[in-house]
Amino acid sequence: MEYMQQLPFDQGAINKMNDLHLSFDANPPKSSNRHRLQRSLEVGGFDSPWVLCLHISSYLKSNLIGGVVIIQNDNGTHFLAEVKLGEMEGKLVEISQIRKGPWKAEEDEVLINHVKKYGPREWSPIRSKGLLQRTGKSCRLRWVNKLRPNLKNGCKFTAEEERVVIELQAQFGNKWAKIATYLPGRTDNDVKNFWSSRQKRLARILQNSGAPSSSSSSSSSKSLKLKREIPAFHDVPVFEAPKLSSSMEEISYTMAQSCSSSSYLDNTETIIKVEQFPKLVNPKLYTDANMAQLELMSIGNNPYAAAEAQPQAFFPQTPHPQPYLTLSLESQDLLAKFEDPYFSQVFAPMDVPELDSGNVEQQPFLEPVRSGGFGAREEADNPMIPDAFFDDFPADMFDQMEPLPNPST
DNA sequence: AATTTTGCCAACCGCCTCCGC
DNA sequence: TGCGGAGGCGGTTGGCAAAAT
Repeated sequence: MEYMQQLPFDQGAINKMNDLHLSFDANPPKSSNRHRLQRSLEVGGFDSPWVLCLHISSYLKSNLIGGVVIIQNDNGTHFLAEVKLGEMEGKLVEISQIRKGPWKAEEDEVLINHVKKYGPREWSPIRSKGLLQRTGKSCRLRWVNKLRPNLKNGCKFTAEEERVVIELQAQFGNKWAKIATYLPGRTDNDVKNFWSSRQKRLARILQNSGAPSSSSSSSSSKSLKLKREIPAFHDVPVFEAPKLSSSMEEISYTMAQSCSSSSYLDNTETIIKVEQFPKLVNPKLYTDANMAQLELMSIGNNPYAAAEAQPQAFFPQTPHPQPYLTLSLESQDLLAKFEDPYFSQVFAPMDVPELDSGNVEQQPFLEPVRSGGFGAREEADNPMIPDAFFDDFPADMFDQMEPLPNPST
C-alpha cells in the first residue's frame, strides 16, 4: 500500500464512499511526541477492492504534517499509505494495493501504451506513476509472455519445436530462457510449461509401465486396467526421433494408419523388435509425437499388435532391417527392474553442464533466434545419447537378454 | 449426468545477478 | 566496498476446460 497518485477532487466519488475507520499515525518533525488521531472519515473505494480514495480534509491538514495513514475497512483489513499532506490539499489521493491475478484488457492497453512510449524497459515507473497497480516485475512478465509482438500464443509446439526443445534441454539443462531464444515466438514460460507437461506425461506412462509384478495380480481392477492399457516396456516398438522434415500431419497420419491396421493376436510369447535399447528408456528421446504414439498403441490393448504396428513410415532413414527378439520368461523378469529405485535413476533428469557458446556453435543445426532462427539439420545421429549413458544401467542388465540374431541372417 | 482426472497455461514467488550510488 | 533497487530466471501454484470414468 502506498501513495500512488493525486487526482482531481470529485465530490461525487466522495458521496459514494463507505464509512471506513482511519487512524493517522503522524510524526511531526522536531517532536518526540507521537500524535495518534482517530477519525472516522468519509473514505471510499472505487469498484475494485484494492483502490481506495481518501480525501484529506483541511482539518487533518491543519493538524498533521505527514505520516502514515492506516486504513481499516469493514472486514478488518488494514492498508498503509505514506502521505505528504502539504501536497494533498483539495485533492483525492488514490491509495492502492498491489493488484494481482489475471490481467484486464484495460491494463494490457495501458501497458502497451507505456511500451510504445518508452520501450520494453523501466517497468517500475508504471506503478510509481500510478498507471497500473501492478509491480514492475508483473508488468514485465505480462509484456514478455503475452503482449510482446510475434508471439505464438495459443499455438501448440510443432514437431520441429519439440525436437529443438528436447535437444537443447539435453544440451543446456533447464535453461528455459536460453532455449527459448532458439524458438521464434516462444517464451521461456512456454518452453517451461511444455517441458513440464511432457515430463508429467512421461512419468505417468513410465510409472504405469513399471507397475506389473507378481503381486499385482491382487491389485484393484483399476490398476489391472491400467496395466492392460499402458504398454509395458516390452510392448514398445522401435522408436527413433521423427525425421527432421516430418510434420505433425505426417506423424498423425502414420499413427492413424498404424493403429487402424492393428489386429488382435492372442499370443503367449512376447515378441518385440529391438533397436537401440537406450533409446527406449531415455525420456529425452521421446518427442511428444512419439509418446502420443506410445499411448495410442497402449489403447489398442494389444502388445503384439503394438509391435506389429511398425513405425517404419516414421523412420524411413532406418538403414537396416529390424531384428526380432523373442523374450524368454526369465528375460521378461528384467522388465520388473523398472520398479527398482536404482533403475529409475535412468529416468531422472540429467544434470547437463551448461556449454559455452563455442560448443553451441559447433552445432550448426541449432542457432539462437537472434542469429536468424533455428537452422535446419537434415540428418541426425542422435547426439543426445552420451557415451556414459550405458553406464547408468545395472551391470547385469544385458546379461539377461538373449543375444540379438544377426540381421544379415 | 455427475464426478474425477488430466492437460494446459497464466501468473506468482523466491533467488540471483547486475548496476548505480 | 557495501547496499538497495531493478530486472532476469527457474520453480511452483492455481484455475479452467476437456477428457475420462
